[in-house]
Amino acid sequence: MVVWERPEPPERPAPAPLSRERIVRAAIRLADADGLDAVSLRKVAAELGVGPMRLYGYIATKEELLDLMVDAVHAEIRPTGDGWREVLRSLAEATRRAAHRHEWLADLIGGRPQLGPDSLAASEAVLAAMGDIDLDTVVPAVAAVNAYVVGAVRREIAERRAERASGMDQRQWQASYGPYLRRTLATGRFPALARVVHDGPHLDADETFRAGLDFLLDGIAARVVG
Amino acid sequence: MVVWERPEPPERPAPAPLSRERIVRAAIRLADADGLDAVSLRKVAAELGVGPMRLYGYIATKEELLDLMVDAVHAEIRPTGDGWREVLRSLAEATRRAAHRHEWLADLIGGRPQLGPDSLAASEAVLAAMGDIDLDTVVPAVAAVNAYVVGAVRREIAERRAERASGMDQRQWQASYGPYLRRTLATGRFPALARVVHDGPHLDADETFRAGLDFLLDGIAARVVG
DNA sequence: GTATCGCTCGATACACTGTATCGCGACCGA
DNA sequence: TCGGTCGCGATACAGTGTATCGAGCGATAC
Repeated sequence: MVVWERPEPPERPAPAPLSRERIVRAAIRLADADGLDAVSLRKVAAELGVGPMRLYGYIATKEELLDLMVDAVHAEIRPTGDGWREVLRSLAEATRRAAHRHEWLADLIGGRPQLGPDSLAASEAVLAAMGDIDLDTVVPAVAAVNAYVVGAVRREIAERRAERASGMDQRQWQASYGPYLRRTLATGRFPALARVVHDGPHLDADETFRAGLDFLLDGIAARVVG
Repeated sequence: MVVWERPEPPERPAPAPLSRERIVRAAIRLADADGLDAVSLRKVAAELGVGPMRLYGYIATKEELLDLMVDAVHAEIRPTGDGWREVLRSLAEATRRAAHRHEWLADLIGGRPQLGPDSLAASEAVLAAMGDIDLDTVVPAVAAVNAYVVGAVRREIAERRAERASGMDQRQWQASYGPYLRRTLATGRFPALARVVHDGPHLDADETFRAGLDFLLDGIAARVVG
């Protein structure tokens, strides 16, 4: 069969240039838009105009992709300010803001050791800015702030999602914790809880976060003095 | 065809009696043994000698099953002791112990609002034991302790898993993370971090948890007094 | 005593997941 | 120009959550 009647080989699209960075950015785009469940290797690959198996040249496992995503977000987290207290506070708030930009971060953060370069760089920046406080205080202080932030952010995002799902605005949600909770509290089985919901303070997310953070920083301050 | 040569109807096993509690216990058994990934509706159903779709009479969604699992564990979490400080400390440590018994809890805790009866009962017990401190302090204090515990427990379990992976498969650990960290710190790009790793305190998990918790409780104490 | 209704259960099906395998085509060194 | 190597992606597989639906039972109505 001569060339002219032989079909051309199937149009082979120039292989899209790929890199871990490109892959991670695509994954983050998907997660930002539709949540972590929307991140599948097939969808990430499709986003890049590429077959799914192609990704395995850059990552060994989907878990590794998630690690890379978390590390990439840590590039956005840098402490600012002078003095250990401002440094720790800015660390906490930068992390929280990152979780607001990338809600899926709440699902992953704290869930595995963070040893990527951007995470290490964030830790480095914090430690370097902590001044001359002795390490015996610095290490547990930074660890405690990080732990607090992880838990606070997870709860905040979880509540935000629940609110969004229920279609209630924040005040309704906080006032009643939903009709279910109202009915449950009305049973009288949880009197102390009912009193808190009824008479307690109605803090918004910012206030709650800062109140807890201030407790922690105050407690650290008591050890730092010297 | 007469009776004797007509086959009996197929042996129909008596349907296993089911309940949410039984389902949740089976799921927890699986998760305790093999981690959260081992909890699939098919496996839970098999554990109970039942078809997978049977479970949908008791739960609407797998997420609901996970919610039930978390709530069930909260039945093990009750504060003890006298005075707000002991109450909060025992709450934190009871939660941590629960996560030690059920490592998968670290994957779920804080990830969604906990409004089940056992979770509410735990909150009720805490609030009821907090004494006469004004609600403006109690509410953020309890919230802060819970946030800290969530983050601290997640990190601790994450580290424990990494350690165990290194213990069970030492070659893999030696081939990857250990030397990776050493090499990375040796680059000199993270001097403050390297100094901490080299000269810093080496706290074990108990000490780290308690150090952070003490910071937080100290900070709360400052507001409680006045 | 018999016909019928409704409901419960599980088999089947579907779309989708992460990943192993493998053959084809393109490039590179000789 | 050939042969080997290698990277790519099509295909495959086991497993997932869940929708659908038919069969069989028990209870109900005559």
